[in-house]
Amino acid sequence: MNIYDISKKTGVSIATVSRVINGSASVSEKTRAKVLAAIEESGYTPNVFARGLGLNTMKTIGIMCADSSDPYLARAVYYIEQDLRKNNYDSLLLCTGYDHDVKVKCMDQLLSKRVDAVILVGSNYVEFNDEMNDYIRNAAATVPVMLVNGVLNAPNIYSTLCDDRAAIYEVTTSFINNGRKKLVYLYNSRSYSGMKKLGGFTDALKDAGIPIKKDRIVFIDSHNVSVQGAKKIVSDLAKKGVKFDGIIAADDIISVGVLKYAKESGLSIPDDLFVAGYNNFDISECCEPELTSVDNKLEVLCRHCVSTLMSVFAEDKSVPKRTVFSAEIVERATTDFKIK
Amino acid sequence: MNIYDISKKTGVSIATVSRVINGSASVSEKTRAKVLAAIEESGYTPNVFARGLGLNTMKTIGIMCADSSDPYLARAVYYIEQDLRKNNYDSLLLCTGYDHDVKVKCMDQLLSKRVDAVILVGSNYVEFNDEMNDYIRNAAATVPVMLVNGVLNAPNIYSTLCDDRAAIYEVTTSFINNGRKKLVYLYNSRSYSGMKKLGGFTDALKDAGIPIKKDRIVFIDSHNVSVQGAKKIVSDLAKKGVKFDGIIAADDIISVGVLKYAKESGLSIPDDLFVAGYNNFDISECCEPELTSVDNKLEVLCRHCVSTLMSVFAEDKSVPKRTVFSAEIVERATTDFKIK
DNA sequence: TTGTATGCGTTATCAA
DNA sequence: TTGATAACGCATACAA
Repeated sequence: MNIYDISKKTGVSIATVSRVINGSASVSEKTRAKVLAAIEESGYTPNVFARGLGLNTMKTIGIMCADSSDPYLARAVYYIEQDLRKNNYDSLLLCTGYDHDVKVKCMDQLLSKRVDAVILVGSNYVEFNDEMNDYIRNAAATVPVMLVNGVLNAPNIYSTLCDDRAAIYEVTTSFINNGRKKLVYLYNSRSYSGMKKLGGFTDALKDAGIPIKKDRIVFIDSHNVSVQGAKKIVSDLAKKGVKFDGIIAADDIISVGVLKYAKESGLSIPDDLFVAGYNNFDISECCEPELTSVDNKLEVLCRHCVSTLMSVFAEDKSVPKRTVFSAEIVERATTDFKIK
Repeated sequence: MNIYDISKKTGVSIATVSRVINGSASVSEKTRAKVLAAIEESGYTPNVFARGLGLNTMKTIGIMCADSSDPYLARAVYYIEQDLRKNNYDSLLLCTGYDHDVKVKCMDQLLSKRVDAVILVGSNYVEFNDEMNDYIRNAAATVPVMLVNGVLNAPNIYSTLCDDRAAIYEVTTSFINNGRKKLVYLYNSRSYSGMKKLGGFTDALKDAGIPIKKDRIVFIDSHNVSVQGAKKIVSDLAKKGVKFDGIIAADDIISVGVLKYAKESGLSIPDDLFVAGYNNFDISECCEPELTSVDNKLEVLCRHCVSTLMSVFAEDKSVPKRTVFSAEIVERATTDFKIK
C-alpha cells in the first residue's frame, strides 16, 4: 500500500494525495475528504524511509547517556523523550557506558543514522582533557549537539546545566556556619561537573579560613560507588584516625553508605555527624534518618534543553549557548541547620 | 557525498561501490582496496534513508516502557538497548505512561516508523480486559512483538517473564512457616503480573488453611505509591484495628513505607513484624533495616528477550513463544527465616 | 486546484 | 568481476 495505490483508488494524482497527507491548503475540500476516506479505509501510512530520503530527516533525535539504569540519567531520559515526542521527534537511545572509545563509536553511529540532533545526557561526556572532546565538536559540525549537565564552548553546541559548584559551596558553608568544621568530602567523578562540585567544597573551606587537607577529600572509584563500598571507605577513613563531624558526598548513594557506617559505629545523626548527599532521589527519602540532599532541578534542565533545541531548529538567532540553573538544598534529618 | 561521488573518484560503477560497502565477495581485491581508500578519505557514510527505502528496514527496534524513570523499567531498557546494539539494532524509545490511549497511539507511531519489532517492557501493557490488548495483537500482524514481563497468547507475540506468582507464594509460605499468620498484602498494580502476585499470596494462605480476609489485602493507587503514601496507608490500617505480624508488598518502595511506619510506632523489625518487598533494587539496601526482597532476574529476562527476537529474525522455527524464569528471594534484615 | 516529471541514494537484477 | 538500470515511495518545482 503506497501513495500510488491511494492515487488510483481516488482518481487523483499522487501529488494531490501527498498534499492531503501534508495538510496543504490548496486542496479542495471535496478532494481532501475523498483522499482522507481512502487513506482511512486502506490503513495507509506514508513510508518514512522514502520521506526521509527526500527530506533528509526522519525527525529523530539521538540521545546518548552513559547508563540509563542510573536513576539520575533514567529520569533525564524520561523527561527528554517526553518533551521531544511532544514536538514530534522520536528518540534514538544509546547507553554508551563510561568508556571514551565507546562514546566516540556511538556518536558515529548516531550521525550515520542521520539523526537531526544529538543530546548528551550527564556530566560524564565533557572531559577535562579537552582533546577527548573533539568527537563532540566534530559532531556539532553536522548537527546541533545539546549537553545536559555539561559545558563545551564550540559552535553549534548548547549547554544546559545546574550550578553544582554553588550548591556544594552552599551546603558546605551551612555545615561550617552550624559549627561543623571537621569536614570530609566524598566524590566519585572527575568530570567537569564533578570538579565543579569539588571546587565548591574547597572554596567554602577557603572562604571560612579552614585549611584544606588532602586526606579529607576522598575519591571513590566506580566499583565502590555503592552503599557497602562507601560504608567501607568511611570506615577505613575513621580507622586511619581521620576525625569528622560532617560528611558531604557528591551522590546520594555514597551518603547512604555513610549513614550505614554511622549506625554501625554508634554515631548519632545529626548530633555527632552531619551528612548531606546530592541528587535528591528516592533513596534520600528511603534511608534512615532521611538524607539532606541537593536537588539539581533535573526536570527543569531537561525541559529547557529540549525547548532550546527546538529554537535551534527554528533558526532562532537568539538561542543562548549556555544556561545555568541554580540547585536547591532539601534539608532532611541528617543535618540540623539552625543557621543557613 | 554519496555513492556516485565515490564512483567517480574511483572510476568504478556505483554497483561496485555498493558491493564493497556491503562486503560482497565478488569484488577484486584491488578494486576493493581502491574503493575503501576513497571512502575512508572522503568520510563517506551510506545514506540510511535510501538504504531503508530499498531494504525496507533501518534495523531499528521500538521499545515501549511506561516510565523509564522507574528504576525497574530503566534497568530493563538499559539491558535491552545494550543487547540490541550488540546485534546491530538501534533502539527507538517511547515512554508511554500508563494511559491506554497513549499506549495505542505510541504503538501506531512506532509502526509508522517502520521499526523491525516492538518490545513492550513491563507488566503494565497486558490488560485483564482482553479487548484492550487488541492493539498489541494488531501490531503483531506487522512485526514481531516481544513482551518483557507480560503474556499474551497470539501469533507473532513472544513473552518472557518471571514467575511472580511462585515468588510471592514462596515468600508468603516462608512467613507462615516461621509463625507469621497475621499477614497483610499491599499491591499497586492490577496488571497481569500484579494479579499473579496477588494469587501467589492468596494461594499460600489457602494452602496453609488461613482464611483470606479482604481488609488484609490492600490496593494502593498510583499516587500513593511512595514512601510516605505507603506509610500512611499502613498507619490507617492499624488505626482501623487490623493486627499484623507480617507485611508483604508488591514493590520495594511500599515496603520502605512500612518500615517508616514501624519505626514511628515503635515496632521492632523483624521481631514484631516481618516485611518483604519486591524487585530487589538499590532502595532495599538503603533502608534501615535492610529489606528482604524478591529479585526477579530482570537482566536474564531482558537478555533472553533480545536473543529470542534475534532468533525470530533468523526465522528459527523452534523459537519458544513463552519463557518463564523463576525469581530468587534475597533475605535481609526485615525477616528472620529459621525455616525456609 | 490539480497533474507531470524529477530527484533523493541506495540495493538488486540482469547482462556483459 | 563489473556495469547499466530498474525499483523503492515520497515531496516538490513547475506547468496547466
